[in-house]
Amino acid sequence: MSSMATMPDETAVFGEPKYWQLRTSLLKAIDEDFNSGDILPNERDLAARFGVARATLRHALEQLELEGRLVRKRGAGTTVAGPRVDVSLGADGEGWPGVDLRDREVIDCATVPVTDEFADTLKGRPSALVHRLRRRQFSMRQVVGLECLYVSRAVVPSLSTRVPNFERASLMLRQLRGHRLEGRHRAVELAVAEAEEARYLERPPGTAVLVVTTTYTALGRTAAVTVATYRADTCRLAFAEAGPTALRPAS
Amino acid sequence: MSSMATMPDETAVFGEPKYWQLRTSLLKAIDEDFNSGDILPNERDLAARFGVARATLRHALEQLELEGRLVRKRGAGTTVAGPRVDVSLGADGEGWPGVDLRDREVIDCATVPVTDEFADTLKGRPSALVHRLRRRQFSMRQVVGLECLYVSRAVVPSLSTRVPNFERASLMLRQLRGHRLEGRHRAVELAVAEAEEARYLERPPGTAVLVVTTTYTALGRTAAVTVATYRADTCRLAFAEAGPTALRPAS
DNA sequence: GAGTGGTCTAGACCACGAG
DNA sequence: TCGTGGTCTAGACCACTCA
Repeated sequence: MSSMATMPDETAVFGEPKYWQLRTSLLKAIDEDFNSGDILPNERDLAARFGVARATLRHALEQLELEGRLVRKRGAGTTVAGPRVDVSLGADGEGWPGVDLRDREVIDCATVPVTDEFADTLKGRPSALVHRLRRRQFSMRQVVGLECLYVSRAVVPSLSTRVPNFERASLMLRQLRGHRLEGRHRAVELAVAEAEEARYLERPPGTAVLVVTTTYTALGRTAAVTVATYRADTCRLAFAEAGPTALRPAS
Repeated sequence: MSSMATMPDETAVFGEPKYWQLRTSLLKAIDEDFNSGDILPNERDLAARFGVARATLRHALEQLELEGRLVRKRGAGTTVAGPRVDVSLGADGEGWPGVDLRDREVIDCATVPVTDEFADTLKGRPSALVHRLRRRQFSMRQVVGLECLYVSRAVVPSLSTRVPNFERASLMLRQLRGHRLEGRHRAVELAVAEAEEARYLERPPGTAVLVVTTTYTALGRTAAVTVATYRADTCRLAFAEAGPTALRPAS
């Protein structure tokens, strides 16, 4: 738990930057001498031990944090991260979203003006209204993602008001499921969390996140869009695919 | 193209770090005053213009590069990135990989010892052999990803030798397609490119990449695994899903 | 060779968490 | 209150690209 080599690693490649060699050394140490949850020595000590400036050591730590191997907390310390959490996508009824309410916490559910980015896909004019349901997603009692579902008023005309958020959300989802789903499209890309998003994910702004954008087609139009944001350092997105019958046999 | 605000942004939130406010200012400038391919002023000028140390400015630029909004090249300069490239996954025959040979360049195809990470999934003992096909993937004449396909010898006993790489690969894929595909599983996660990987992607080590791991089941066992690595800054992974008939209608 | 981004240093101060 | 990681500075030198 505490050895942590200090001498220049024999695997060190000259010509590679110091912070990268350092990352390699640390990675090896993490794998061999540490377990999930173990606390690393503080940055000043580590830097001294490796004979580099603190900034250089930090550069190495930043890489390892991006890779999800370390968790750093201001005021607390740096710990070794556990294995990635599998987040299952596509298993929720193989269709409309939100059928599975386990591990999901409703943040709010309201009718709001469309944001520019969805004005086109939801075929709404700017200033048009859509329903928005925001939920936080958990896995193993840990926050892993933030899910934002936009629903066109063409498929769900109005929301019941005067009821709690959770109930309003349930009613909306029920109406959604009443329609026949005609198509679905998914895209995954990397982004960074802005301030508000970051707060919900309990991370600082600028944290790398995986954004899954799903568009749902019904009644011959784009009926709904969900934008789900997952912590890139702790999550693996698992796409449970259809069984054998849905797969085309060898042609 | 050249105005680029210098005064403290009125949207600046005190309490937010300088580099983050800077990122916001730069992002606004990129969106409003620049086009794809435009060259930004150099780092020293920019830092002076905003009245911050170069390191602080660089911190902001690093964020924007991670987001895929900027492209920085040593010795050359910093340019505004174009829109993300859509990489289509799941459209290749809805089954076995590599049916679509467009925009793919064979790097090599050989029988090699299994690496530890796949010894278990491919059910091979350490020191067992598997076939490995490595290909580079292009889109719009740009390198977007590196694809590594491992095939168990249980489904493809042996590779024809004494033929060029490309032909050997074709023959292997043909044999693969001869089997009935019984299942497929996909996972997406964030990683960073190591040295060799980075070279293939024409990026420096430490670059953020999206890794798509797909396992194929045939003959009641894991028959093949592909590990595809895509540049996280320039790619959006698009999952073309099955048409209406495969989607379960409203329950 | 001039100019660019990349690396590294040695310091300082700040914001937060835990005891 | 003290120790942690987070931010910021002002310099230096290096590696690369391009004219």
